[in-house]
Amino acid sequence: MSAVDRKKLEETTRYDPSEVEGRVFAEWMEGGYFHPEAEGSPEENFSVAIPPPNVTGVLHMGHALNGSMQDALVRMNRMRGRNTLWVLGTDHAGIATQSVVEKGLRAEGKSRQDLGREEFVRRVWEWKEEYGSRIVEQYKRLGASCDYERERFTLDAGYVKAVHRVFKRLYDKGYIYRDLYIVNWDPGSQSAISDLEVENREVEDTLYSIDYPVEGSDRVLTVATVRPETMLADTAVAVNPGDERYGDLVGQFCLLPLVGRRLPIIADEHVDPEFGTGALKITPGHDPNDFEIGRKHGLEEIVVIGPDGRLTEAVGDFAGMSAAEAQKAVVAALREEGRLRDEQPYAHSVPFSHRSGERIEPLISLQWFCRMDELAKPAIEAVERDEVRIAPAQWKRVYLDWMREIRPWCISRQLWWGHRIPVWYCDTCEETYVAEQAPERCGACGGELCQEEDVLDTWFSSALWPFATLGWPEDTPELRAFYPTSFLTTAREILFLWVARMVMTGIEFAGDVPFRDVYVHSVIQARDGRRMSKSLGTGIDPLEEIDVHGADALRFGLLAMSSTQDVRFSDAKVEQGRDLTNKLWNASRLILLNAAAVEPAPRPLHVEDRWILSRLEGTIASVTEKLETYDFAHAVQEAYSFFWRDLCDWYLEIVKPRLYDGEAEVSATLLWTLERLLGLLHPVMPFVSEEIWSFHPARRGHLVVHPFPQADESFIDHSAEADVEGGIGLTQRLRAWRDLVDVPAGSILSARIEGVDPPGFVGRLARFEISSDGGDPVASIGPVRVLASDQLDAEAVAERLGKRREELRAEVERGERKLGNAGFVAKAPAEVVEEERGKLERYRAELAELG
RNA sequence: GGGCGCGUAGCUCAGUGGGAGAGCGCUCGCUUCACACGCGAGAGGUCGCUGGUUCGAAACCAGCCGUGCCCACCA
Repeated sequence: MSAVDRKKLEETTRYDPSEVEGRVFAEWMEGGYFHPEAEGSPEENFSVAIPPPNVTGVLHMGHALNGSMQDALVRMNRMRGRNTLWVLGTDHAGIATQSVVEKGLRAEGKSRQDLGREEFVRRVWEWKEEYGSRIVEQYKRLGASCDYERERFTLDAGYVKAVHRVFKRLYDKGYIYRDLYIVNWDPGSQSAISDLEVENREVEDTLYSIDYPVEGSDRVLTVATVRPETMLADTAVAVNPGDERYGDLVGQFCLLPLVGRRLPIIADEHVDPEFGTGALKITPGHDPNDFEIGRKHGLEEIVVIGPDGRLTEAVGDFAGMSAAEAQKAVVAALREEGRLRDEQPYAHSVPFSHRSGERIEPLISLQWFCRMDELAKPAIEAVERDEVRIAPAQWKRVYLDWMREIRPWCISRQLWWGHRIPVWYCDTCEETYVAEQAPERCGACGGELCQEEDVLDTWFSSALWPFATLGWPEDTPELRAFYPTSFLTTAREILFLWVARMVMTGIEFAGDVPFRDVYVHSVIQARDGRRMSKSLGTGIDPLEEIDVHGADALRFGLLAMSSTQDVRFSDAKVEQGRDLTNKLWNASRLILLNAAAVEPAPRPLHVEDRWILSRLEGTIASVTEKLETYDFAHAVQEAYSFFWRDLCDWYLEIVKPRLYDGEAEVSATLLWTLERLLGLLHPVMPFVSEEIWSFHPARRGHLVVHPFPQADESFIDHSAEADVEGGIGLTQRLRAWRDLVDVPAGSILSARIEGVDPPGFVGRLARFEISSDGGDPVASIGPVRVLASDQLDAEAVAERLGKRREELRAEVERGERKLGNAGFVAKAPAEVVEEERGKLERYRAELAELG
């Protein structure tokens, strides 16, 4: 070790991540370790496509958790020598990005319409160039070992090509079509959105009952609605076909109040006779159910609410009002006409836009759709046959249930930012062109062509992520080397939105599933159990955690928190990680500063050496297995406990005298153990492990590409483990005894051993001078006979002895009761009964010894 | 309405058939030459409730209570 390094180690008694992390990351980047050549086959390589964060995004706790998991597995596989690629990139995020830029424009007093489409899109690109790499930089802070040289964007040139190819092929197959259909209209973003972008919220509304007079009779049909303003677009009233109250009315007509339109009275199974009066007003233009019923019965589709959420010219007096204003006006008018029979408070769930938060306005409009049933079939089979494995297991069923019920996907959005749909219409004739490249002129009439105004749903392009990022549709070396990717970790909220669609497009276009394994991780909630969200102000900023405690601490904490069930964010776990980095640093200082100049090697001289080597290999095997099965929480807990308890609390304390003596064997063993431990921890705590490694005498290159330790079972030594664990247990009993009889902490007591010799460290660690002196012992703890001394208070010792007797009597009684149970002895497994007998014997022996 | 979870120490969570665990917090004692982000020793739990299965249940089954999430077109 250089003098400079030694000085640094000697002086730095506290690990400071802020001093280390930036420097170490720069070394990794400089080494090019994250940038693999496109060689080898997907089977032998290891690759992961990051769930692309929104280009407008800032790193949140979900990214941090997901990133920590992916990086752990990516780093482990890279260390194993596999050609490893972690693809990084961002999503253009249509609505989110457009909104950000529009907000900026509004501050200048402008709208996107003022700029025009071309200029507006140019402005968004400008914004992207300036701010779009923010989240990428934040992934670096986390330590994510992505290939930053292959960064992709869902709107970059190659990606556009992939999107156009997919659109064209789906269109040619007849899956993509244009239709006048009822959609979820989001007045906030002024666009249609898909079913998956709608969230239902519980809302307090008023349920109005309105009388519709039956034509040519004095009967009325009373219908109930929470949206009276939509009555203006009613085109029928429906009753259940089995409803005897109305059987005679089916085929007759009602008169729509306020408007006077004749509404056919129809029969439809959908109507629940139990609800209200059993009569349902039908508004195909503004209600998805009514729309279906309307199409079934060939009803007229009237639209009275426009895309701006205001009543249209079609409704005279109410035109121009917002839906809410129209509701008041319609109710007032109905009341005046005496048609309003009842109003009741009514709680029900109502669709809201997940994007803008505004209440969805269902309305009929001309949109592009994609039929999903044919695409879903192979994607269902792939999961059924475990060609894509979904874990934990319950999500497999959730995926399959949803896929089997899949409905057409509305893929067009009335936005400017996104993949503009590659469809051209002829100005002069009726011709429509779908193409990957813009056609020059109309082939039929030679007329000018204009492109479809709408853009594609952002998820349409995200669905191609695993192969489009590797260069598809070109046959690239990257695609050949890294597709399919190895696994995907994701939050369950995008299982349908993203994961399922990637499986479908992967099979259809890239000829194979996009990944072999999907791990659905838990959600980290806010400290109070609410959702972490920006709007609620409940978010916890991972970057702040990194600033304060370091990236390793956050990574450790998040992995330790993670679980199959949702958990609350735990500051304590991050602090535990922080303490761990510091402890690692200090234990390493102890080892490195005192090591004799030797090569790391297992050189067991004593039972404790065999014990620590056995524990080390056992830990490596177990932690590795847990990482491979996505059991991150137990993996990190186990590594933690091996290091803290076994290595620091016991082994280092046991061997300190040998280490200070300059014993070569113990130095070799410690350097060996440290090397393997750093390798094991590196996937979870890359910075601190790399930094410590830089001081290790065996270092030849960076830890990031150092071989990952592979468990060597030949070191497993059950007898050494049993002996040392026995010694540890005895040491703890002796210490506890000392504490209970109130001897000063630093004092050395005298004792002699009777019976089986415990491991040699017991006396020193428990502060007992072991001799062969005779004399009457004042107390017996296992084989240790404590000898009388001035420092011992006879009364306290006697009291302690009495307590121990009580404990033992209770134990003996418990054992006797259990073994006296004929059923237990007869039916329990033999080894369980044997164990019980052994324990009872030991307790009886100790009790007899105490008298 | 359907589906999936969860209820274990003061807090956050492990534990899925053989004597209740971790981290934090708390109490007591330690300026022990790696670390006070430390060391040693403790206290603290009718494992939501009721019934059942079993020699044995925190764990398996049923019901109930509480709580969270996802899906769903009852106005």
